[in-house]
Amino acid sequence: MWKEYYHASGMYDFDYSLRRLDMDPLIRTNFKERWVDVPVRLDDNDKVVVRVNSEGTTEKPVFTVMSDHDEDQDIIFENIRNIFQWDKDLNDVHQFFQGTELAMLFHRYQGTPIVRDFDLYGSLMKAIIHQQLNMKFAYTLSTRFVQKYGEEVDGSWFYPTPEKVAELEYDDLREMQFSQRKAEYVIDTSRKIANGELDLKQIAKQPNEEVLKTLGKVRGIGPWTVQNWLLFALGRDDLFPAADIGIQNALKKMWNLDEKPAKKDIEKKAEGWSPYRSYAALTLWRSIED
DNA sequence: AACCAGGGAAGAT
DNA sequence: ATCTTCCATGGT
Repeated sequence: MWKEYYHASGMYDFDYSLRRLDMDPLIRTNFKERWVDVPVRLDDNDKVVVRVNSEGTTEKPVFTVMSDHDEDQDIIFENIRNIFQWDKDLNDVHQFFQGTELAMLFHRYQGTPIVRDFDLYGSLMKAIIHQQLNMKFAYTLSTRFVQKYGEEVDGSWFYPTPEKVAELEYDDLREMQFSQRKAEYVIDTSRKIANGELDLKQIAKQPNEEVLKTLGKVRGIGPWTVQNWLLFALGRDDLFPAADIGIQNALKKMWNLDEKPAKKDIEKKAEGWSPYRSYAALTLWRSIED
């Protein structure tokens, strides 16, 4: 068992990230003791569960990372630091939005970090499964999917491998109330990843525009899904999912509109929030979460 | 019961 | 290229 500390240099709302992580029934959190268990898949395919804890929240919290997997401590810690983006200076982000029309929201919701999904492939599957569904049913589906085809280690769930999903039939997912389309999108995409036609690790090195092109060509993956993946799987700073219904509703509320704003107006406005559009999106989502 | 949900493909201009 | 319709399924 090892334990490593990390002192945040500025603000970081860990309690908020816990709440977000807790939305996913597959993720094990504890609010009283302020921790979350993170499933980490190592290169040798070892599956390790890492406990991430925080003392304090928002104002210079101190994080601890613990695991009883005694090898690979440095790799595991780097992984966790990357997932939680602890080295990102959120004070800079906060400063940037002062003087914009989001200043009030950024004041109310300080130190909102991007917390990356735990698995590149799982993140993509989750985005496809969640397309166009209300959150409750969306999580019902992704949870069924992982609990049937993934693997549980010490109470935490690992997404299945693309190789495993590639072997399924569409009817296997239809039984779990996937629509025919969704079953096709999930399995066909997994097959492309399993046979090497799509290399997510390679794609992860490309700039946003290129990722939009390469992933956007895949049937079942549109702009919303790629943007989601760029934001939540890769943790990129400057994505704004204008197609997202939550974003549209948040802007409708902020601007006191009767109808949801047009996508073009949204994109135009969001240009002014570059290079931190992802943080604008997160803070807007936060403004309609209760 | 009608409309919505943290979209996307296929068809029609 | 852009607009419209259909796809599916549960939630409110």
